[in-house]
Amino acid sequence: MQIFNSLTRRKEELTPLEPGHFRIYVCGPTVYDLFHIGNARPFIVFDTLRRYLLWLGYQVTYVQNFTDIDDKVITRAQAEGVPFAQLAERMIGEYYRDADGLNIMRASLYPRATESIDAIIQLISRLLEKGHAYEAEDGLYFSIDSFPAYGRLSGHKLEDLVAGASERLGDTAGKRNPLDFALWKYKKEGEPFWPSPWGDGRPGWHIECSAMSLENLGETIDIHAGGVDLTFPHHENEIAQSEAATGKPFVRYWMHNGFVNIDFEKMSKSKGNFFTVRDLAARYPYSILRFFILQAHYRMPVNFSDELLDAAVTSWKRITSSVDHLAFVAAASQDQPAGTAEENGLLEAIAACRQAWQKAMDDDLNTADAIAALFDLVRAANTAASTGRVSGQALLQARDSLIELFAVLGLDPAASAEDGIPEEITRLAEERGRAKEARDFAKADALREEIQARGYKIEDTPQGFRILPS
RNA sequence: GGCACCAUAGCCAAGUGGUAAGGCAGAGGUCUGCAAAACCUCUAUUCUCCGGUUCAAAUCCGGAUGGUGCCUCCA
Repeated sequence: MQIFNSLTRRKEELTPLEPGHFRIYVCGPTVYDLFHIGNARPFIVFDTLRRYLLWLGYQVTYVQNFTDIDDKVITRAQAEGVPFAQLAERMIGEYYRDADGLNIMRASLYPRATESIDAIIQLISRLLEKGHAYEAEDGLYFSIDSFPAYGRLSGHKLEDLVAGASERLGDTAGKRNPLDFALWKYKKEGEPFWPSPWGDGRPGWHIECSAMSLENLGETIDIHAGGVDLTFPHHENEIAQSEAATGKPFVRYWMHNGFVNIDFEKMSKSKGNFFTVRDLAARYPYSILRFFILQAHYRMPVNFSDELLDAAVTSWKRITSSVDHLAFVAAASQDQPAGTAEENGLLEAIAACRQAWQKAMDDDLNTADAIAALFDLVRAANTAASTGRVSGQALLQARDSLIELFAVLGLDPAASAEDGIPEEITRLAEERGRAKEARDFAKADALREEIQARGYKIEDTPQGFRILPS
């Protein structure tokens, strides 16, 4: 499988350091609020990567942190008048609710910053010993001048960054370089703090992720992923801290997803142009949100609007109704002979789909192309089903492939299967069927309307009528 | 100002050297008592523009234009 590595800006063959086992770290949410669809993109995309690697037969250790102590958490907790830990705990619960809805697999481990203080302190100590960190007025800082490779990931030249930073930030008391970033912030009045060898305080944002990755996955991991906006400074800083401390490569493949835009502008909390997944889920099924995200390649920016989501609904329905219909026709086609030309055509289409699907997934997780391959199979299967010359077994084979391959994308096209049709509706439908047999179309249509009024619809097929939720 | 990324049909979106996938929307047709669903056909001689390389360019190179992002918390 090829993956675009942000570090080298090239597609590279993806191989694990330890044969058969990938170690992945994904930057998780800062738990001060519900997450929005833009935040959801990396969760969905890298969950899909994980599912694909599992499907390929790899073992995957997948770590996603919760940043549960941070300026935003503190500010929000103060505004709500609750302890920060209480807010964080609540938001972690809310995270799980939406993430589960989006069918994002639970991580192998969810380390929290506040539970990783020891590891953070140890890491800072190592940096101090090696001369990469120093004390300033308000805390401990990382000295970027002590790490010559600084800027490599983001492609920034140090002097450009420094020039920009000096203008904006001016000189911070005791900082050696305006770009030096905080490792440990000394406590301020009214803020939570933890004891450390250097005084009470709390960790900086960047050191958290380094410490949690090193502690839980080891000094060199395979994949570290997140949104493109984390490239600088967050990931750049993580590399500097981690590699300065260990002397080893921190991450082998860096992956960054593109933004979700509104009117071609980045969706973000600070711009206020965001939709939380929670709000969207009230209007669209979670599966539609996931399907929508996966219809675009993960590195491309994607625009977001109700119109596009509506189109995704229609699009997805084409898949689910096909999967649904195939089961129905297959049940009615048990005694069809196998080996017809139509059947062989379908079997070939299944093989072609699986091949095209995997080729797309192998090419830097091209889910858009992978979905296109699945649509091709939908058409072939629908056509095959309508000929009446294909065995139920072959139809189910097509259906199983659709279900299997969509499952790797975290989607279940069989989820909307017809179950729980009320007896009353079935009775009405049967009555309509008899009226239709008797060519009493007025009565048949009246009954169909009544069924529709109750939220179901009737489809007549060569194999008989079907009742579906409308 | 510095550094990146993007530009493909009415809309969304794949495609990185061999003659434009897929979805939505639209038109016509088949099937149906009528519907619905499904299927078939049609809908970009062309990929923002201008040069260049090549037998061959949406794809590579140079330039222009437009848009976005990062450089400050941000997925």
